[in-house]
Amino acid sequence: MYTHDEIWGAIDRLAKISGYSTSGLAIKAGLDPTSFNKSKRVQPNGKARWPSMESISKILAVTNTAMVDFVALMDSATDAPNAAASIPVLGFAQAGREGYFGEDGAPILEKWGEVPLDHINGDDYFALEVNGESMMPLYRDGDLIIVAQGDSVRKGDRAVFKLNNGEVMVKEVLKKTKGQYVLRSINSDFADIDIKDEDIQWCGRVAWVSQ
DNA sequence: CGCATTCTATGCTACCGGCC
DNA sequence: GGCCGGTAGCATAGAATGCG
Repeated sequence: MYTHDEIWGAIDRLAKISGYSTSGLAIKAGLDPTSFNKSKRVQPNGKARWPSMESISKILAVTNTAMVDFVALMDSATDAPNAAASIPVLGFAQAGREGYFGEDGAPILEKWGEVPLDHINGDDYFALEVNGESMMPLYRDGDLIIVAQGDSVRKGDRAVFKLNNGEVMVKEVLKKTKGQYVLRSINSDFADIDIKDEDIQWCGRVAWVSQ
């Protein structure tokens, strides 16, 4: 048996991986844009509210998703979240001052701040390994690019785009207009390009890079 | 910066199906 | 047939975001 949270979580995930907001997916499916609002997932008395099979059927149809895949999305929602994690962080200006490194040059981590990593979980993020020199000088062969799948990609972001023709690319978003992206190539040997939303299978913001 | 668009939240009504 | 419990839809407002 699936729980209320798993069902709604699967709807959220389906919207994300399809490139829609939850309200956008509802509109696309011909439903009211508020149908999947969080405020409509519980009744005023606090009791859980469930989506109808008809609504689910419509969003599956509009996203060309099989029921078995929707069930898989419910399963992924049940995964235990990764343990919270963080790493020490220090500003460049502070790094030049005394007190943040010991006599042996090793960092005194208890004086450093922390940057949380617990927002990076396996459900929404995945890593791609760079192959070849096509993304030099920014990304080198062997670097890992962590992609925030479903995050809104905005002007100035570096993002991964997978096109309907199967091509996968990492670009910097120069401009985003309705229905189209203007992308700058990281490697100057490659020209900037324009791509239309309809040509994009999915895209995700580059959240982290291991170098 | 101002305007337009999109998204989200809230409260209400309409409609449907089950039960008595 | 009337009541009750449930989801969907409508109207409205505010926040967030994009664009010229």
